[in-house]
Amino acid sequence: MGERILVVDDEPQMGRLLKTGLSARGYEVAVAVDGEEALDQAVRWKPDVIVLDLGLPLIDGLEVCRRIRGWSQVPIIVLSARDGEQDKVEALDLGADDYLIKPFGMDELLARIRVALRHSTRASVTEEPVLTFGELRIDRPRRIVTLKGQDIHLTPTEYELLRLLSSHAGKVLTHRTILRAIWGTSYEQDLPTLRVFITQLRRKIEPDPAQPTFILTEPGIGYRFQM
Amino acid sequence: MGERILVVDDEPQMGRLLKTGLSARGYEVAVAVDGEEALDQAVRWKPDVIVLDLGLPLIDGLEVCRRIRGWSQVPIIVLSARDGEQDKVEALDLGADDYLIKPFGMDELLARIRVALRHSTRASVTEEPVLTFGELRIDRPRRIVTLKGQDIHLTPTEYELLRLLSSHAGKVLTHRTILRAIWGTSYEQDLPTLRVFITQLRRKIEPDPAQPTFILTEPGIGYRFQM
DNA sequence: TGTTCTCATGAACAATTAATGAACATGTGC
DNA sequence: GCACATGTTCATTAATTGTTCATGAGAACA
Repeated sequence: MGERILVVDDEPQMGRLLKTGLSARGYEVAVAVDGEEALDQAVRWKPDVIVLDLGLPLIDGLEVCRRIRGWSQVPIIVLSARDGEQDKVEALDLGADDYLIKPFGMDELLARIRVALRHSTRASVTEEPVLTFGELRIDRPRRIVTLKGQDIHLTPTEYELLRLLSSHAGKVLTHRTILRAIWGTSYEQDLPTLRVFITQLRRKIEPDPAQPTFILTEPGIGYRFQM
Repeated sequence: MGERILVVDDEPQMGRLLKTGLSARGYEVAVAVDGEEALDQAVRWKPDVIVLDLGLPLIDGLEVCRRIRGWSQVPIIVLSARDGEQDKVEALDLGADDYLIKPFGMDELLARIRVALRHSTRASVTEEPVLTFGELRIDRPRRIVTLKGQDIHLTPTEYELLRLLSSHAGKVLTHRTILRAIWGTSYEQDLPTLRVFITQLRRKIEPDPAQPTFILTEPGIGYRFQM
């Protein structure tokens, strides 16, 4: 089935022209003639691309762009008669993905629509690097650690320490390496501090802190995170 | 620190110009003068965006574009002196993400680079237009917030802040991320301002602002909207 | 042009949270 | 049992965060 394209233009002639041209290429096309209708259609019809003329009555085209960006990442291709550099910069920074100056060629618009569609299919494949060790989950993009599904609150230092150890799971990290990585070179002798934080971390993430299963001690050397 | 931009241009003058302009904005810039070098740098240096001039010796610019697309999705912005529609269509269909005609304005190029970077860092956002969290309702297309059915008046900044946090519900957003998203890069150090707005928002949407249930503090990191 | 209003900003201070360092406890190998 | 390394607890200090309020910029209005 063809992808959905919402055309927003107040001039009926232009709307018809675009609708015809795009439909002929197999896209499903809807036309909105003002900002209110555009927002409404964007919510209800969920287009895959929006082609937005800036010269709108009622709500300004840029405002439409900003509002849609408040809740949706749908690609927006702006059409405008104004070719000033600042106009382009403003629209692009407000969330538009592309800016075409009228008059434009239909083939170019079609090519730019293909680029936009290519982007959205790509984005949906995004995966997140979440580390899982049994019941322990370290969601680095969200900076959230859970144990058995329960959120665990870690202080910044505790989190950094866990992140360092878990991202080198299986390897022994020496005291010195850890101290330098987290507190900097000037602290690299401060073993007592490291011990305090290891204790606190274990208390928070180990089922039985006295019998650690995640953070293992390598006597005389450092610590190792169990894979 | 700054994102990496690979500039591919055989004219030394143009290369220098771009390097200067982009470096001034805080980007890390490398320049390649032919196709071979461009491919090499793309593999080894892993740039975040490639700015590619089409008029290259040895390997044609379009060929560089095609080859990079064989293994990478890095955004490619093409620069060209040719403004024929078919030239644009060809480049865009070969994998280019944007096409600028020389001469172009530096501000426009910078804006289009920001668009490209936005695409690659695009975080997953709830695409549900209206968000509901218990008694709290956030109608993003209409920009209306209600608590227990009652309209809540939010200033523009307060609304943007609430929208940003709630659109990433469950995820921790760092102070820096929030400040950049709402006030722009130049404010990214201005924590006091952010605190004031967090306080005001809590006063308006939290049943008990001293015991927040929606906007949670992640000390040392940022804030998180409770899912 | 002045008046009123809203909102953003920055300073001052209070409240909260985290880091630090010392003291003491535990365990392990000899 | 004796060193030595490691673990734990806790009070103190430092840093971060929350709150209030005065100021001033800018918009809306007559």
